[in-house]
Amino acid sequence: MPAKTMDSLVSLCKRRGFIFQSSDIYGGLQGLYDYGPLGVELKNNLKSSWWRSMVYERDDIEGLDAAILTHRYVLRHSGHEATFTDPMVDCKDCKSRWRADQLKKGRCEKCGGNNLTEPRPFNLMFKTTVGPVADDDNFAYLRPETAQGIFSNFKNVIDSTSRKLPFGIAQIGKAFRNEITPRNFIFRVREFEQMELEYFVKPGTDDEWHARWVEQRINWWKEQGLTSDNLQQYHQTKEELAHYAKATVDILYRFPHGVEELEGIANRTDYDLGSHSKKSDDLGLTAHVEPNDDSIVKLTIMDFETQKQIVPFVIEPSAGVDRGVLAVLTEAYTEETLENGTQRIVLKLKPHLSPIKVAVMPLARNNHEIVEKARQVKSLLMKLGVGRIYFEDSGNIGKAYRKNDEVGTPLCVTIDFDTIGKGDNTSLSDTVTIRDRDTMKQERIAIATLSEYIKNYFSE
RNA sequence: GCGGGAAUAACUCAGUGGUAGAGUGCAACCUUGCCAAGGUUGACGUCGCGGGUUCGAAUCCCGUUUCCCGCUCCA
Repeated sequence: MPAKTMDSLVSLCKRRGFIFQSSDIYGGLQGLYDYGPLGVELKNNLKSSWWRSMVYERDDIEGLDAAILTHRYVLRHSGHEATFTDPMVDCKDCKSRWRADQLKKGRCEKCGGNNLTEPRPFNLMFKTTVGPVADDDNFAYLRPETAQGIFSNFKNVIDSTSRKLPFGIAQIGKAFRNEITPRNFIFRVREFEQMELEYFVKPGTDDEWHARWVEQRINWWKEQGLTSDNLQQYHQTKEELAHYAKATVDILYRFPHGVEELEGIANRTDYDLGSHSKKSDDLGLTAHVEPNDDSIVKLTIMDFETQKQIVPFVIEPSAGVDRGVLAVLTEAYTEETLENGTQRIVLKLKPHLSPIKVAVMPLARNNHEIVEKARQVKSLLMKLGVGRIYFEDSGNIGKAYRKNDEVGTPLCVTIDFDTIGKGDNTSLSDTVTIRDRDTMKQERIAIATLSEYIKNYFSE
């Protein structure tokens, strides 16, 4: 049972150190959030799971990390300078604001009046000054999507890796959009992170690859713990398509605030590489692109069957990292009533996503021998490299379990009197209990086999 | 940006003009102790911020910031 309300998630995230309002001590800054000690672990885990599935577990994809600050020509020829500037008009009568292109007959949709201001551009791209002097000419944009860094490096990557079609370039990084209305916690924000793949294919095979990537991406989200009940596919209509796309399938998730987009998989055709190429008239493009007198290269690749340079089509699975974190948290958040009537909150995260992998806790924290043994076990597990191992000696054992349930720690290892040979059963010396987060069941195993147990558990 | 609601301790909230509260959490210690256990002690708030009214403002008024809900958007 996923989280019912956004408030319960926001509260947990703040309380346990996942996510904070940015610039909090000065009243906050709209649409910006910071990831705390546990949030950064969760987010990193999600990103590395994506990177592993894209770059490490395939033979046809290379990685990239391009700069955030972007030459204005890149975003001019990508079409963003034109399309990311929505003309807005204000109604002077009822003080509502509208997109100029969406108003019918030049009248206010709300009050019907025609006392409107002139359309004014509202730029969704952030600009900043490059170099010491600020004037109208020496600015750069903060990229509104990571994709353009891939297109502008297309030639560099094929020249340095000798790639042939089909192949992809994967990138994870920050992007910035000056959203009119940031809303719904980390769902729509002004600074966000994307995980984007640009997969280059031969024209004519694009529809097939598009369908294949939709399926693969849905499967990946399921591996992150999202259930099919909460996932949906949506095929965008012609009117909804972005300026670069021939077809787009959205993967939607049932967030606490509603069913909304988690990832978009677009067929961008030969639009982007064509747009960034000089003399694009010669390239036989299917997409309509504007002439480009600024670019110094043709972004083409050799087709060895025909021995011709061609512009490949691009399939783009583009996922929001922050939205992914929100979806995973929503799915994992569970409130349970236990047999004894008490309640607990459990984050049923997949183990590979959990911020803390194992909590090691002394049963009695005022017993030096037990505490010392627990520290040794903690050091032992730390060396496995499975992630964060937490030494948990706050409060009593019940509280420690509940606290770790709430942050999604899959395993708790407890050192007790039997471990140090001072319990009722001396044959249990050098054994510990391992407690499972979801079932709360415990198992007693020897410290000698503990490393192997933990390693196997997290390698699944 | 518009309309509606909200902001008090880390969290959830009470307090409607007269000396800032509760529960939970947190910290220290005790308890032969395994699922928010019991006990003792302790820390934490110029009541989002800035003005105004008043003898006196968490409380009333104005402005502002942020969050939530609708319009809008799309990673």
